[in-house]
Amino acid sequence: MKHYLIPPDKIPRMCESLRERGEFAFDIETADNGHPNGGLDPHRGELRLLQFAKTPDVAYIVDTRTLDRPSMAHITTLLEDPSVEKIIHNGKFDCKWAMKHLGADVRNVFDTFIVSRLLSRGDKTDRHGLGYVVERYLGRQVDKSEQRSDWGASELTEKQLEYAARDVCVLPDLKEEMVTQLEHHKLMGVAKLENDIVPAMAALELNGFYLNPSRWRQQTTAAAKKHAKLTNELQDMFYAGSRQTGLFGRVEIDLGSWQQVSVALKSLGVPMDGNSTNAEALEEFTGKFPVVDKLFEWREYNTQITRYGNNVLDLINPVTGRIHADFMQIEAPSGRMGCGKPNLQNIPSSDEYRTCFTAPRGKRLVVADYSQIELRVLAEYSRDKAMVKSFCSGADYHAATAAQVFGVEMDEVTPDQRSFAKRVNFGISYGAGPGRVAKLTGKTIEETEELLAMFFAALPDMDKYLRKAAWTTLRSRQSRTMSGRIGRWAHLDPEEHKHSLKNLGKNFPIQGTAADIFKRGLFLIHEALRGTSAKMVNLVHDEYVLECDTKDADRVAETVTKLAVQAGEEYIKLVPVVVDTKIVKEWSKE
DNA sequence: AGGGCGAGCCAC
DNA sequence: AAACGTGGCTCGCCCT
Repeated sequence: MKHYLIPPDKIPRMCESLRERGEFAFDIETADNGHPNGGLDPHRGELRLLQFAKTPDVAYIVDTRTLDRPSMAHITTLLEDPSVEKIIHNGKFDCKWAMKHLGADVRNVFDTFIVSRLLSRGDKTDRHGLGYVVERYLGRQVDKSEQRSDWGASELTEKQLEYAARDVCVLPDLKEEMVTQLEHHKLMGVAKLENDIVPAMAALELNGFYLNPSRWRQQTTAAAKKHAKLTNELQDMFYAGSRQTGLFGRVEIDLGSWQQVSVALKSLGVPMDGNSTNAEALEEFTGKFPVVDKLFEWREYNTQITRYGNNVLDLINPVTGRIHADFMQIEAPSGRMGCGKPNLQNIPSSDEYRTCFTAPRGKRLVVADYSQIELRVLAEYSRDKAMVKSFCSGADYHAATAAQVFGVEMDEVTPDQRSFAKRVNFGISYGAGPGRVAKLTGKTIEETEELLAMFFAALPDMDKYLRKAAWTTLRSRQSRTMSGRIGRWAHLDPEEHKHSLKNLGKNFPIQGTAADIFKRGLFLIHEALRGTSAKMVNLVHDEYVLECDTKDADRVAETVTKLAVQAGEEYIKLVPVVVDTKIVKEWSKE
């Protein structure tokens, strides 16, 4: 394998050559620029090397320190050219740096990291680092020892250049083998869906979400005060109730320890079944035992300060002043995304927290979310006439369902009937049974069984579809979404895990197809808004959050709504796809 | 000391 | 007998 360091005057020729086969492999090396972990943060680190490979035997290497403006523009144009495919391993990383340091919003990516996750079809034991993937698909070993070497050195060593070349040269072969396997498993369609959004995921992370730190701090301080007061009061209650007076004065229990809390509650006479102290187990004692009410209150504030306190503030990037969370494009086997550091997908929905995330001065947030997307997917799969009718009527779906179930007119539906329908509608695609629904609705099991029978009788095709989905998955231990994404549970014994498999069979296609739609929408939106003031700043399963100049907000909202609906309509034909969009200064639920 | 695990709880 | 799907984070507890 040869490698050439390309000087600026040879870059046009290099770019020309890289276009010849319609695809090339791309990789980068970064330096920390004197910041701890700066080599992972495009806002602080230095983009040092660009590596290109058209074939497995030759790598072109560009040292960005030698780049001038015209040669950089050549590379940017090439990276943005949709007619040339870039094979990258974990393209989210490279695209972020290309965007920040070269101004390139990369197009047409084949991401061997993402494709590896797809080919694993939900097997969480598979690892997807380049070394593992090359070993798994090509049976070759890769030496990663230079990965953490000093890429900020003024003179890079021959060893470093060789490493950089090897990393990029393995990718064309890897892609070829992966395409064979994608075709074999009929995963080419979903591979395109996923590869398309890699640059959008990069942009999302690079942009970050603005969090108002003083407002957040204020919120945390208020919670800490209440927490301290409640801690005292709770300790008093537990102490007063304990028979042991204690030779050494008051013995405090650790309120965060469920074992200790369990013992303490029992000593106060709370007739608990087992040792569980979770909300569900203690719910029946609220209003009867003041200590239980107090405990719930304490936990609320405890969660607020431990989970959402300073930990989130510590994650504000010192350069941008924003939160650049870590989004994982394929985290759940269903295709749903994951997010961490911090998890922007489970910020409490109450206004106290959400409204701390704001649009900076002169900007607005455009928040668009799919309405009832999973139920619409279920309607599409099942072709259930009653479901389709309810959705097509455009009326309140839960009320419309209740009307069908209870055989009354829409305006005769009681709040109780609507509430029951709503609970069942939410639980249905998860496979919730009578026991769970009874708990949710506060009715008896017998009553719930009767109502559920009415529910399924009113929606017979939905019932039929869910049963079929459950049984086929139990038999095959595999399921697909509409895009063709595969989930498989070969490790689950069908006898032992019968119930889980059946519920997975019901839920996987629904949750997964909703994720397919969401990802397709993300791609369309990213493409349509490239070069505008609009930037994606958060994604929460069925909600897009964008930030844009105030003057552009109306147009951005219109575009996002149109394209999100369009994405939904590529999959859902029988019922309308509805996206609710609002323009706000602060993030909020309503 | 640090890893693994489960409880508990936040989101959709 | 009953059985609610997908995640992440922080804590206490238990182990090595």
